[in-house]
Amino acid sequence: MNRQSLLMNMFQAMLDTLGPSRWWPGETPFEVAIGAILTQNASWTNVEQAIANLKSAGLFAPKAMYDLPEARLAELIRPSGYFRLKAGRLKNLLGFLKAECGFDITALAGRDLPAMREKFLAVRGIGPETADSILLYALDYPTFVVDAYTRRLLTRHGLLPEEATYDEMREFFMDVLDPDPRLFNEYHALIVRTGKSWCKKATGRCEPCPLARFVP
DNA sequence: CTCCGGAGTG
DNA sequence: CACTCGGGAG
Repeated sequence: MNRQSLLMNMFQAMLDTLGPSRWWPGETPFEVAIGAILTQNASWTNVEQAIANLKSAGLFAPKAMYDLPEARLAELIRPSGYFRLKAGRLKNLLGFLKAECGFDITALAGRDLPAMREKFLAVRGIGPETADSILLYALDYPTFVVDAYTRRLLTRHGLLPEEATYDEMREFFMDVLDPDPRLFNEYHALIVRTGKSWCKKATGRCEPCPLARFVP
């Protein structure tokens, strides 16, 4: 079985078991981008609380957040963890948006993917996963998001070695899958949901896992 | 490899 | 109590 068939079969197996994910539904691209920073090594429930704080303070808007003192911003996003660090990273992202598109992130959609990816990666605090998350989930670019669960999936199934880099894992999918943002969106979401339920960090519960039959 | 950190889980 | 989370920088 070739790699494309294998990856599509795994996708279908997860979809059959879990159903569609509807990640980041009904949210604005701006909210997705902010969430992508806040969720770095943090659980999503904490991120929701941080965003709720910003909204209830009437400050959840690009310029308002950009003008906010960093210490005040940090207090509002405290529930997301690493709050001082992430306040600075949010400021970096907002400064980038101001310079690049006058705070209108939707203006960044539909451009050259590799060039736009490099621009986001040049922002301090935006690494490959955060960049790809914003490009895919906020701006609808066909880029594949690799995270800790994706790494576990690929290495535990013997598809790539432990030493594989982020970009190697990303290309493992992108080299053979249709560059469809809807597919990449759902695929990553399903990997995360499968990882949370079965592919735990210490030891996976492979028995009931929808991917159990895809053994090396 | 270490630091950054609150919140939920068991 | 220990462990983990929709990572990234120095």
